[in-house]
Amino acid sequence: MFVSTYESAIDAKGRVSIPAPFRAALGGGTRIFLWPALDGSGCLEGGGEALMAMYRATLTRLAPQSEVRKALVTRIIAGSADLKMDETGRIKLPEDLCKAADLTDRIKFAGNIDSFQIWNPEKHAAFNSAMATAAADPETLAAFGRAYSEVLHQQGAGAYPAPKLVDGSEG
Amino acid sequence: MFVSTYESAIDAKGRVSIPAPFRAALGGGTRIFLWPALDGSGCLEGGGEALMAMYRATLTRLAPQSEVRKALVTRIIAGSADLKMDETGRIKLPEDLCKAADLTDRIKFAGNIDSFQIWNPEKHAAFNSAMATAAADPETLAAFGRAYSEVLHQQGAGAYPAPKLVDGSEG
DNA sequence: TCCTCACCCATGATATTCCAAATTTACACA
DNA sequence: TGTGTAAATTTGGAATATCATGGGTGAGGA
Repeated sequence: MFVSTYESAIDAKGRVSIPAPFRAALGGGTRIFLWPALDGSGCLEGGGEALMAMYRATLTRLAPQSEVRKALVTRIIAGSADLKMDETGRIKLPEDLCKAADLTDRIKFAGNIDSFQIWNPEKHAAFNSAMATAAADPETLAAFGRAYSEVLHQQGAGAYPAPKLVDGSEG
Repeated sequence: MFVSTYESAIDAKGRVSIPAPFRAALGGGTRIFLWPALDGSGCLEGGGEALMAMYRATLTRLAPQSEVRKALVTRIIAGSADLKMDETGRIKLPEDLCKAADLTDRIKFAGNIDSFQIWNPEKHAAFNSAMATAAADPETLAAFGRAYSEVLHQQGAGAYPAPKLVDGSEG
């Protein structure tokens, strides 16, 4: 799982070190896919072979020749760069993707569960504070609470040990 | 899998280099099939022997003499060029296909999972931005999210390890 | 005879690999 | 808690390999 946020620098050759924890999340694979985020947020999204295998399975499930599938295949499959890390864990960011996400010298890697994002630091800061506001919204918190309860319920009653309401011993 | 997009030039002899990653996706085969895309989008569609084998199996499943089968066989089987790469990974694009897809000097190879597309660069840019708009539509993103969840679910509960929120043994 | 095609080699540009230094982080010990 | 040592990671740069592309040659067909 891709967790946390890291900053990294683009060198003169356009190379970037993938943060070590993200390399671990890639499970030892050296192939990395990168594409502009679908929602137009201005960042890049990326992942390894496992993610792309999931996306392939997802896309081939959609009706062939449907507009939805064509759009997604074009953006995710045709629109992604197929990169390979070197032994020191670096990739070369393609020019067009740098331009698309406004990446110049420093970038932010942000974990996104199964994938990660690459941000221009200023854009990331703006995005971050917008998300902080959104997350504090009671509606958002309530939605999270409902989903969490569903997962708990789905996992069965054993997820939490039965509380001992009166218990003499504490240790 | 055919991923990403590459640009290539048609030389004076009508030859085109297949991008190296696509050659890898062809699995070492040197035979390439090309035909005008069925959906009338104006590009060519292509693949190797593996794809054609799949198409053969698919087409022979359809009822013989059915209009559907005749139409598809005519377009995909009869309508495709059967080309062979040279040792440097080039093919010669047939004149009629070039005319059909409006290919002149430069072309775009776009990955399409099991097949690839060949585009006139300007047409590709137009198609691409149309698809970007379509993909950013919340409806499309939602459809993708649903399909992704289904794939996750289909892979069983093991796709994510069940979290043990409270666990007696700790170390 | 001319043209096309398949096959060959050459070359510049690009990407990849390799090596090494600098920096950071982790760990052990005082 | 602070410090020294070791390991890992991030950088920078050079050597090497790969790739896209251009052109040449001869066989075979029109």
